[in-house]
Amino acid sequence: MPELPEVETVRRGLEDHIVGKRIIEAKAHRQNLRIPIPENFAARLTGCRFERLERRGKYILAYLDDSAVLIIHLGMSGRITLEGANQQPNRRHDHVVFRMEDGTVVTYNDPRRFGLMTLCRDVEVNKHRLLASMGPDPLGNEFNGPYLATRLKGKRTPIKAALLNQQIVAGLGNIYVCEALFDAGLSPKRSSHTVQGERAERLAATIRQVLDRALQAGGSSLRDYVQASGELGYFQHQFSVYGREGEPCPNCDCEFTVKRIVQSGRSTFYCAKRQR
DNA sequence: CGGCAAACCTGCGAGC
DNA sequence: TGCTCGCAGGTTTGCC
Repeated sequence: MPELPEVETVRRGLEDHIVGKRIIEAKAHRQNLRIPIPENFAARLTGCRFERLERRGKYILAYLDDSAVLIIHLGMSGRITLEGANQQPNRRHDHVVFRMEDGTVVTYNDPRRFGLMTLCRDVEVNKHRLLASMGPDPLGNEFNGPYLATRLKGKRTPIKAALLNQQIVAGLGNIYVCEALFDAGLSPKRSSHTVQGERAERLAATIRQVLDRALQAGGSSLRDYVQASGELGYFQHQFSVYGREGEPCPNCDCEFTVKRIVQSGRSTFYCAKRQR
């Protein structure tokens, strides 16, 4: 799925096409996503106008004009596309469809169903169980070297796992953690508590930088991800290590190649020479 | 609490 | 061609 750059790209694409518009028909073809779609979901949404779209970590929050918020997560394989977009041929996994007053059709498709859509009152968004304990956004002001150092202090878990923890920083996933650790020259196996001071400063700055670059490229398109418009992101061409097992390290002019290891069940790609 | 494996679910590519 | 296996961008749960 979509990590922060992909989710933000989708958010922006949707924003341009649905904010200020009313849903004239909502359909939920399936109830069992990661969490069940609420009772009367379609009825509650029909007639609502989208006021604004925000993002928290990997969640999209769509504020409606009846004081409700539509909370969306794309899981691993979720997409939201607009009618006319270059859609996947398989409509089998179109779980939720909105028809807007101007004819725009918004489709949520998710083969693996690790994603979700749910509703909550706008005044309760910050207390919602999915969002309450989320850490700061890596692109916001709260996230910086001192913050990161504080959160990593005393932690024995590998730095890779800490950065995947959405309670520490919200929005990173497997790809961008691998890329950021490469750029920062830090081993994914390094114990979190050793990332302090200048190292934490450098890592925070590097995370921000890699996400900014990915955002500029419209995110990364591997198997599933497309922008709302159906266009592909192209940051995948700029990966230094992710998915590049066995290839030469782009920064070591020696025989070192990118290694793949498994950490807590997930692939980690890194260069053992550059990253210490 | 910390750390890890497994579970959730479907699709796709590699290898036989 | 067709089967099986492994792997996939996330998150939660349950076990030691």
